Amino acid sequence: MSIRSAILGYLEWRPATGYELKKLFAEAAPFHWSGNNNQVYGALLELHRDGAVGLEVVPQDKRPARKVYTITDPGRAELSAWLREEAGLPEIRADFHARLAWSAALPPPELEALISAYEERLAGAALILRERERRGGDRPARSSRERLIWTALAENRLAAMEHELAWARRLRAGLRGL
Amino acid sequence: MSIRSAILGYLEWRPATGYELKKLFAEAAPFHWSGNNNQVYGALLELHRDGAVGLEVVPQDKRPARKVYTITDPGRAELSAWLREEAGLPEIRADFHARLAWSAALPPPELEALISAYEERLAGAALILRERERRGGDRPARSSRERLIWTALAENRLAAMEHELAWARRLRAGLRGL
DNA sequence: CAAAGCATGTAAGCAGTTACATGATTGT
DNA sequence: ACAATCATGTAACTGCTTACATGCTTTG
Repeated sequence: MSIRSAILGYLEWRPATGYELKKLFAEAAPFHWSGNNNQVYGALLELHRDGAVGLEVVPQDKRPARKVYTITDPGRAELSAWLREEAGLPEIRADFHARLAWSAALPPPELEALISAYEERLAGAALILRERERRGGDRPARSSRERLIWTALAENRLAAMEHELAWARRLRAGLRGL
Repeated sequence: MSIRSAILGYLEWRPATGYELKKLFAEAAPFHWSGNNNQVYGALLELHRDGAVGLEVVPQDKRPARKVYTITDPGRAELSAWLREEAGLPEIRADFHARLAWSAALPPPELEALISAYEERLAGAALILRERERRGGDRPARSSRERLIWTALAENRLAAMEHELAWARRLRAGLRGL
């Protein structure tokens, strides 16, 4: 579970509950995880069992108690080791590409419509990202380096989408030109 | 199993054995699957059970018999439905980004070294892709449309890598400039 | 003589997803 | 009145991965 390490990173920034973590993973630029409950709550249990995080239970009335997790020294050591791991190449899973590969036999107008629809979804997603970025959001900024990194990560994601969009448009134009 | 549909796409191009399919998935641009045995052979069994592919066993001496799979009409129908499915957005899983997000506290030279190493791996992978593309390889080209699509897909993958590389370089320069 | 390629398959497991389950509070 | 937010968790499942198992042939 590699979300495990990312959780440690967050907790090194500040203590948090499972709920907060899952929002981070679902929303923040650099994380590809959906932030589903099973993974986050499961990983926290495991981290706690392993002594990588501490736990304070804060009772609330009319709501489940908040379980606030904090990183421990062993947790920091694990995080530090993870940060230095060799980086793998980015993996891009674009279902649409797999489909395109076998789509040449579709009627031309239909293929064009499929690509157009893809462009629209990309444009929509880019808009949402840009808006989210504009509003800033709650992200770590403990130093100018950290600010720079998070800004770069957000830009990266947006640029990737825009490149994909431009590519799809060129492809559609190219197909029409045949 | 969505590799299932991609297999149908290949078989609609030409009959093939599991071994050939697994090579395609491991090597060809538009497919993100590793082409591991379990998935390919498993999917073929399933497709055969479902009547989406036919099977001809060609005995060989001194080697296991080749099991040559062919697409059937129900298989073609399934493929056609898949091609028209709504395209999801590309998912990018870049472990390195997740690590970067929490790396601001690393000693600057170490962070720089990590980014450099990432750049080198990207450059290496791009070189391999470019070389593979130059040599052409065995890909479908039943029409100018199909040729165009496969070329575009290969370009897309290469461009994505080069954008990532350029981004990493800019980031490293930016960090140094602080 | 070793490595890569051809050719099939199985076993075990990890990571991640959606959906289920509960229930009060706040905002539209 | 309905949806979203806060807050915990569980169940069932899919997709994908590495490693194991076998064994001959071709290439370097």
